[in-house]
Amino acid sequence: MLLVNQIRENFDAVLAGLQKRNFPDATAVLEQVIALDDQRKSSQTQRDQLQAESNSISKQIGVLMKNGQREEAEKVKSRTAELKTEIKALEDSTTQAEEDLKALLYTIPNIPHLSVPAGKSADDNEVVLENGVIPTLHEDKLPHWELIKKYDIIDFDLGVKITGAGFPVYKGKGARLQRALINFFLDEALKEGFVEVQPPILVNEDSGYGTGQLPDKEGQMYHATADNLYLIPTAEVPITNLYRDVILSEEELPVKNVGYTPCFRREAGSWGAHVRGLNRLHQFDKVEIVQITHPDKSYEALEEMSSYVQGLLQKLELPYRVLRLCGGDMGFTSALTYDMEVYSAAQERWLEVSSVSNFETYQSNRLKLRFRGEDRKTQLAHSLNGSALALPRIVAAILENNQDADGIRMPEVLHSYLGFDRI
RNA sequence: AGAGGAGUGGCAGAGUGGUCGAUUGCGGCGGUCUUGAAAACCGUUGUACCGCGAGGUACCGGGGGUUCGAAUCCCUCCUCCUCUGCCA
Repeated sequence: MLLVNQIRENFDAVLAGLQKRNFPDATAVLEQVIALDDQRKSSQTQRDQLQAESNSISKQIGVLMKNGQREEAEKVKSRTAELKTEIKALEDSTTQAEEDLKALLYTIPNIPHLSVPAGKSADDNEVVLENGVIPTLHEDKLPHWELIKKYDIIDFDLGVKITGAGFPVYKGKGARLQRALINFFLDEALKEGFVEVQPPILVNEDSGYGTGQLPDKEGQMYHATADNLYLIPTAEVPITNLYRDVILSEEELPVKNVGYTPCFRREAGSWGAHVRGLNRLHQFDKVEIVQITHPDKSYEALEEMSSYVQGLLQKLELPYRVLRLCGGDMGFTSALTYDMEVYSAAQERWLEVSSVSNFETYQSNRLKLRFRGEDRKTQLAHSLNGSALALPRIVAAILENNQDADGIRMPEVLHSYLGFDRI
């Protein structure tokens, strides 16, 4: 969430940022934040004063009791009753103001970076670059949902039987392709200096709030109600939360982690014509990279992560483009997001396979993720993450783009991981 | 899952109702000494909120309660350890 001081000190800039996101009633909301914060401060200050008085009376009583002056002590005591009720009332209003403030801040998205283009929807995203050659396929080209049947490598009907729609079963070379991609992605990240972690894939409520999935995206996560745990929609949640309530030393920055996890998304209401096959699933595999950096270095890190992901796509020989998301299409918690899309040559459309974002202090403020600077003072770190990469659409593009009359060619880099070179 | 025990500052470990944000040791930082280092000695060393500042307030696993006053007593939840049971 945003910092109140950030809003106070840069009111106009924050306002402009929210407007770029088409955030409604921005002025009124920001003014209310300040009003609630003022309210919080004033009732807390009053409370603290009364508490100080009460504390000093208690000390007096302590001294009197020690000296055996019981009657004196009783006299002093009589003053405390009203203090007590006043303190309680002020405490309640402080808590109330705090909660209201927090609830309101949770509804305010991050402020976009200056380079983020204005815009309302995906149509307004800026294409930063395109790379690679879009293959020309033969007449009988098939979309991946046909190819997987033809070669019997992914079975949606079996998934329906044992779980439901959107939970495919990978079989034979299909399963091995999954495993190869995961290993390839992890190994590449290790070479890049990322430290591998294997986090839990169920997380508690605090973690959900920490990275911003809660409260605004509650419906997107599967919820194990008996234990009040959530199935992760992305490894970002457990990995970034590793650093919740942590004060790092400046030398530890940047923190670079990579993790493979399955991801679970309910995707309620989003099924339609464009989501056939592997395009959108309830369960999928993803390798995620996370960085925690010094505030001065986060945009450098973002560019580095963007080129790293592009490198993966180049190695997989996939044509791709990079988009700078516009204010209207960017995720709630992000300040700047690059989306990487690969071209799926049978569907003849671009598929998003990675999203690389800088959250600046938006997450670290919720997470209380700080570092100690040279002046020994703590300050919020910046957090970033990106998919490197999400598997299903990569698989879809590999299958479609490399098909020929006799089968499907596998990208060179995967051969040693796969143990075969064609499907 | 059942029985018992325990959760205190970076770590170790005191403190069982009163001036305790908390003895002490280790570690960290600064200094004296030294050609340099070690040792020794001296000092310093949590986080957050409010305040220009002086200073005030909160925090001893989380939450609630008793009391003028809680690290200390009570309730509850969580976590860890030991024993028993079950199990990949």
